[in-house]
Amino acid sequence: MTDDTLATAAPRDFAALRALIGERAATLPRRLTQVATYALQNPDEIAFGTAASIATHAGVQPSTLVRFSQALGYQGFSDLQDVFRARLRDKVPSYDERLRQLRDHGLAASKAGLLLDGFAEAAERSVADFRHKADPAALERAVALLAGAETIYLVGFRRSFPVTAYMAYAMGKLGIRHILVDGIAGLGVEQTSFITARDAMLSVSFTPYSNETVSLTNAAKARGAHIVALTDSVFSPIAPGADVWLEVVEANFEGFRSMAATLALAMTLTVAIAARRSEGA
Amino acid sequence: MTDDTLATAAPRDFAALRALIGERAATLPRRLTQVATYALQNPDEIAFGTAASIATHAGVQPSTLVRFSQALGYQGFSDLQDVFRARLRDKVPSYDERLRQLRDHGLAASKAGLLLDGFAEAAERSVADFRHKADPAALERAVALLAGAETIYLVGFRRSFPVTAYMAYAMGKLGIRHILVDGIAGLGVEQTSFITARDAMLSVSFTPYSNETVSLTNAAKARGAHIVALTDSVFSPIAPGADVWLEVVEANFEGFRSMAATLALAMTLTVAIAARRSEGA
DNA sequence: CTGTCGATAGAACATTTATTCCATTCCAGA
DNA sequence: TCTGGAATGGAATAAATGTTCTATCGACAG
Repeated sequence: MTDDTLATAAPRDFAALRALIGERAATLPRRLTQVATYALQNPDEIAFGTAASIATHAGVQPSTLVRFSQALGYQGFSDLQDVFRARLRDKVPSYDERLRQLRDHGLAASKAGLLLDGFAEAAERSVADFRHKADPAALERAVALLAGAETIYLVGFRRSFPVTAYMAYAMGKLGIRHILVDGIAGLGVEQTSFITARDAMLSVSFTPYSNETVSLTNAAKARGAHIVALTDSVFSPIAPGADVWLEVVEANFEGFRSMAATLALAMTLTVAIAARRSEGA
Repeated sequence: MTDDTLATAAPRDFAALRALIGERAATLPRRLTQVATYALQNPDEIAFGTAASIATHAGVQPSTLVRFSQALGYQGFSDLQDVFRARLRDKVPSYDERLRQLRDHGLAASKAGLLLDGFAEAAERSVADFRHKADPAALERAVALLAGAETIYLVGFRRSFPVTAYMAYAMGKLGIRHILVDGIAGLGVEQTSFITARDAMLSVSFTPYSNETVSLTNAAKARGAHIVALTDSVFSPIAPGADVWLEVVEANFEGFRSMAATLALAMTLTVAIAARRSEGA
């Protein structure tokens, strides 16, 4: 309370830290200014390096880094480093962290608003990440394969069902023949039993992988149908057997994964199939 | 030279490592498979954590991490960790650099890539907009109302069905009593016929508003149930009669509206209801 | 010129770290 | 059921890390 450095809470997010360094840099001692400059110019080095290695590169002593961190209100160098690391993480700050951050800044906000903010951020990150991690070649192959199918079987249960449900709706509007395998009344097997080699199946599955999706996919493959898998890791049981597999990794907030990237991909596939077919015709 | 693990040079880039883990995972011992799965699902943890902390989270011994690394041809855990870190170094969070990387990756080269880019941008815009325009007070009221309900009826057809389907899934996991009105076999009316004044209905509807949603909502209101409407404009026929109504305007691309913001809101509502109920208990 | 106070360097320290090693467990094949 | 070899858990270890402490340096006022 009586100490300036303690009264000013150290920022926990990178943007605020950068602003703080910027405004304090001028008033800091020589060596600390040197550290400040280096930190802003090589944030990755701060995130990954050790105090010793960073000190060497910045031309100062390790102890200077500690003093720099403390001058900004952090407990030590490691504490400051956490902020630089958080910047590179996929992880969306948890509800608790947001709450704490809000208290520090003295902003009053509703609890639901905090949750919304978290989910919104998870969605934005998911989409942004997917945007440049996506493999255009695989996407193109998936579209070609599905566009060539007579009937497209859409399979996805639990968390994945909204995705296939949406595609079924959109395909209906676009005149793409499809069957939404909804497993209603336990009839998943019956719904797919007439699939042929001229058809294709789009299987959507994320951890924990639903057994039913796996078995339906394998059965379809055994009947000669082509398989496009939409999943979240190489370990997905539907990935290895698929003709094409597309990876989507969603960010999560409070343990709930976003669906934004998956749905953007679903829309892309659907519209791309329609576009390709109309070209051919 | 004579040793298999040494003959196979360990990959130095993340993509190759991921592929290697994927193909080797099946033949690896149990604990090593466990590490493999964890590593691919939590790459950030591997990048930043210490052997001890990662081991704890993955449920194995630190030594297992070293063994895992060596099994893949690395010298030790630190060696493997470098690859995970390199992945984050390449990743650029700044928006300008993201934009540049997009061009470099040539995602826009393929047709499907072009579509994906459009849908991704629509999703990002929707979420960002909604984040700023959302009304926390209305959100809070909606949560209070739904949390107080005995059973929550989820109504949404056509484009809105994926939203209610997702909420039904999430509510199931969170132990929130609900009924997903799916209108299957035309039984929408029957599904909602037992709704009482102690229950609430969440109606999701966007232009063009489905008649069925409107009539089900009105019927529920007539029976004394509380209504929360999730819709896209004041002109929505379900908005005026609702106790609370939440507005979500999605951006669209090629005439297809994003669902990212709506889903983020759906997740928020669901989790907020669960949170509020656990507080009360 | 001198005394004072903050800044700095660098050594010393206590942790924490990744790794190694060995005893135990598990499992397949005889 | 027994046996051999791999897989595993967990303690031991040596290296490294971040932090603290103290002597020294440098600037500046008196």
